[in-house]
Amino acid sequence: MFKNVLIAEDQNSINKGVERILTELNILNIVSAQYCDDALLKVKAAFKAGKPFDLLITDLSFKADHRERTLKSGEALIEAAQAIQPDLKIIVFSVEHRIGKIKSLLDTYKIGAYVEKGREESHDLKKAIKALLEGKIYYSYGIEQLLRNVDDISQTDMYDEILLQLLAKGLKREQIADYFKEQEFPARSLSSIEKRINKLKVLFDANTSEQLVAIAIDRGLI
Amino acid sequence: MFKNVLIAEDQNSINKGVERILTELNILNIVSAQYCDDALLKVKAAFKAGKPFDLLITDLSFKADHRERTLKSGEALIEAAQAIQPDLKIIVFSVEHRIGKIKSLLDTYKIGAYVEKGREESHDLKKAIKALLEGKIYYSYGIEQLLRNVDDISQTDMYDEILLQLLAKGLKREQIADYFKEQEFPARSLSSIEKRINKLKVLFDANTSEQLVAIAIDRGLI
DNA sequence: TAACACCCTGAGGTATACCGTAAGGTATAG
DNA sequence: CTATACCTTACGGTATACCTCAGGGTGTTA
Repeated sequence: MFKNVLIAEDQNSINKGVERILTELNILNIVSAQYCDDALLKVKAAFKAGKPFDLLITDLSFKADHRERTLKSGEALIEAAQAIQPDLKIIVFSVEHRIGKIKSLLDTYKIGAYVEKGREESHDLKKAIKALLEGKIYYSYGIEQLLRNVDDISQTDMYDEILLQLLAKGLKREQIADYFKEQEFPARSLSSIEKRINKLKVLFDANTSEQLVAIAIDRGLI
Repeated sequence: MFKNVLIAEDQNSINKGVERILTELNILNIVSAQYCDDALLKVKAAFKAGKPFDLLITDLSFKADHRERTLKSGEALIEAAQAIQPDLKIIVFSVEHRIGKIKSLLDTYKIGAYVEKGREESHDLKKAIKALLEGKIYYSYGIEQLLRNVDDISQTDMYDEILLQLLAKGLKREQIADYFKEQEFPARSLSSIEKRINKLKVLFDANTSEQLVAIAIDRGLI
């Protein structure tokens, strides 16, 4: 079992709840931090003292308050912590359900497990820890399925996804056409893009392109 | 001290965290529910059994999953619970920080305390419970201040909030103008609405209204 | 009261998005 | 090869969004 575990999570009661779960797994040394910066300091200190953490459980989003912050998100913390201690195992514990975000997170960093906050979280967290001990990677149910689909998405679905992303990023129709021309996409003309946006609006039952973007975000497509 | 307390909260670890806080206050009978419908059933049962709850601590948003739901939000639960047991004290415990939403919540229902989830939540929760025992109303720090200003805010910031919501709901500029005319808002003309959207685009550094909606969602303004 | 700043509004023009149509291109089946 | 279906693209028209300007109202200050 893991010996030294660090929890980075700004919400107090979640902190306590996770601590309790870890206690049930007979983990003895549990440390909590409410700020990313504090968490990083603790990683550093433990590493230098020769008693490094072997697991970091971290949220992704941390609220801003009066304190100055260097690290503002779980991603930043993960990056900084792995720079110090590359073998540190990491469980991301977040409400984030947008599969695109999760996918790029997993592609960018070496994440041991992704556990979605929700009704099954304590169950999931325990399963994640056990999987990690066996050298496996763990994803919450649902996430795993979504990730499997992300890989098969054909170019056509990718097209729509990118299109929606570019819309959400503030590109105008003509700029999107230019971008698609650079990338040598099929259907790169302004006319085709207009048609595609139109189809998406029908598909998602959106009246305006603003609503289309809102729906796409809501469904986790972006 | 309260004797029978019901916690309605879908997130497992928060549930456990809150339970621990209540235990520290020597509250003996603590019951948890992960679904609003379950919470309501428990309120009913306890009331009929002559051992009603004297405090309900509830979240506002509950995730959808495979289960059918009648009550889908904390608001719905509050309404249903107070219909059964009007004297039931209620603490709302939520991440909601949009002051407009909170204000309308407090205006609509008889809420004993509003505690915002965050770093200070366990401290706040304890203070809220003590205040309630003394017959006072409690709001988290920050919320209280915001509420004091809300009457000024409600006509300025609320305006932007609603504007963004209507955009995300797929209304066109002219339809938004019509809506504002019905509601007798200030700045209800098409021209004013265009100006306001423009200001928001500058403020949020958005190139298009699609991006504006995306940013607003991302920041939790909608 | 007069001067000023500020906000709301309407009018008119330009840019962009939206929509329909038709021409050409490619792949498939017969 | 031919016919057909489907996709891509260009073009032109309409609707909507975007922008600028100016008039008029209100409140503040001198």
